[in-house]
Amino acid sequence: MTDQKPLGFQDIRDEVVNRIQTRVWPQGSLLPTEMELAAEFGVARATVNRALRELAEQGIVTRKRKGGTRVVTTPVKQAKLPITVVRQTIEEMNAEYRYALVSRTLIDCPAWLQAKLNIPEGAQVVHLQCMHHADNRPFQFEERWINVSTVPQVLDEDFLTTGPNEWLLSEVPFSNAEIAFSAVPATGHLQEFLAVPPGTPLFQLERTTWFRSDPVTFVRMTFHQGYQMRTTY
Amino acid sequence: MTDQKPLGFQDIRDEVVNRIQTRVWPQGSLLPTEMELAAEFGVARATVNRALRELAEQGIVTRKRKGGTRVVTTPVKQAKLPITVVRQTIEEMNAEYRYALVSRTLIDCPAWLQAKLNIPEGAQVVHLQCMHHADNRPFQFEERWINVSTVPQVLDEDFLTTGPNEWLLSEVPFSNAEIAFSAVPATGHLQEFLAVPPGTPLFQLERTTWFRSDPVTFVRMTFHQGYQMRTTY
DNA sequence: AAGTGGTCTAGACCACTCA
DNA sequence: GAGTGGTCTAGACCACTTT
Repeated sequence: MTDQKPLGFQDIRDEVVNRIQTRVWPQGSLLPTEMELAAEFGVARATVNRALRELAEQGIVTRKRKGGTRVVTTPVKQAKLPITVVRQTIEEMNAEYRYALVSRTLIDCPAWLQAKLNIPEGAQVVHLQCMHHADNRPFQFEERWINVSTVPQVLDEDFLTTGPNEWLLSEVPFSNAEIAFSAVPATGHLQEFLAVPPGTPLFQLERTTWFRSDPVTFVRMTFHQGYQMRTTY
Repeated sequence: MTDQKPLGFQDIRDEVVNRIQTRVWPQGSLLPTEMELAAEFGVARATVNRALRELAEQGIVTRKRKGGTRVVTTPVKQAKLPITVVRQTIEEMNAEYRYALVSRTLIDCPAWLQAKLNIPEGAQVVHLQCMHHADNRPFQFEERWINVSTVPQVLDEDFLTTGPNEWLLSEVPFSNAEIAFSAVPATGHLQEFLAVPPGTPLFQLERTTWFRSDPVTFVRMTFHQGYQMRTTY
C-alpha cells in the first residue's frame, strides 16, 4: 500500500508549504516543474497548477514562464483587513448600537476635497457629521462628504435613521477605495463628541471611494479612546 | 460574425462583475448555474467555475452546492495590507535608512507575555529595543520579545547591525500572526526616542507571531508623529 | 432524490522568457 | 528555439444541500 487515497490540490499545497517551511526547498530555490511534481504526487498537472497558483497568490512563491517556480526570499505578508460597517462591529461585541445624525448640509465642494477627489470646480457635495454609539457610549465620530454628481439620490436622503455608510453600501455597492490609518489628537468636535480630554490620541481611518472611476465619497472616521483594530495573517 | 475571439475566465469574471454593478443581477439575486453561463458565453464549465470562484474569494458572491451562486447583499470589503519590513518602507520613500540597537537583554518571560504567548512559566525571552531612522530622523521605535525556546539561535545574535525584524524573517519565514493597530500617547521611552512632546498621539502596531503553533515573538512598533499607513481595495 | 458547485483528469495549445 | 507556466476543453465523479 504505497498510495492510500488520491491527493487533492489542498494536499499538494500543504505538502509544498511543508517542504518550504522545513527548508527542503530553501528560500530562493527553484521548485520542480509542474510536470515533475504531478508525476511525484500522482496527479494531473492541473492539480499541481492550482496548488502552486494559490501559493503564488499568497506571495509564498513566484512563478515565471520558462523561469519556473521559486521560493520567495523575503515573503511579503498580506494581512486581510475586513472592512465592516460600524453597526456590525458593535453588534459583534454584543453591544447595543445607536446612530445619531449631527448635521447634514449641501455645500459647494471645498478646494481640498476637489483636489482629493479630482472633481470639477463648483461641484456640490453633501456634508455629514454623525455619531455611532455602543451601549450609549461614544464609539465613532464620522465626518463624510458625498459627491452629488455621482450619487444624486443623496439629495433625497435625510440620514436621520440610517447611517451614510450603510446607505451608500446599498446604493453604490462594489466600489473600490483608498484607506489611510493614523493617530490624531482630539480637538474641537472630536473632543466633544467622543467625550475625551483635549489632545487625547485617537485612532482614525480615512477612506476615499470610487465607483467605476467616479469619485463617490470621502470619509473620516475617528474612534473612541483606546480602540484597537485587529486582524490576522 | 457573432463571436469574435474565445473568451477567457477573466472576461467572464469582468462581465459578471459588470452585470452585478449595473444591477442586471441585483444584490441578493441568484445567478444562472455554471452550465447555463458556460452555454451563454460559449466556454467550458471549468472556465465559468474559475471566474465565479475568484468572485467568491473576493466576497462579491457566495456559492453553495445545490443552492447556486448568489450576489452578496452587504459585501464585506477586504483590504489587503502588505506587511513590509521597515527598511523597505523607508527606502521606498527614497530616504536613507539607519538602524540602531538600544538595548538587548535576556530575561525571564514576564507574566503578561506568558499569558499572551501561552508559554510555560520560567521560559526565557530576549528583550530588544531598537530605533529605525529615515534620513536621520526618528521613524519607528521597536520593542520586541523573542521566545528563546522557539528560536534558540537568538542567543547567538547580537542585533548590532541587523534589525530583529529582518533577522527573524530569514530565520523563521512563513509564520502567521495577529496584528492590532491603535493610537497611543507618547510617554517615557517613546517620547524621548521619537523626539516628540509628552502625550503626542502616535500610531502603534502590535504583532504576535507563531511558527507552526509555536509562539515566536511579540513586537510593538510605534511610528513617528503623523505617520499614516495606507492601503487599497 | 435531484440539482448544484467542487474537483480531478488527460490532452491540447498558447505566451512568455530565457539561453 | 525550447522549456515553463497559463489557460482552456470535454468529460467524469463526488459532496453537499435542499426538496
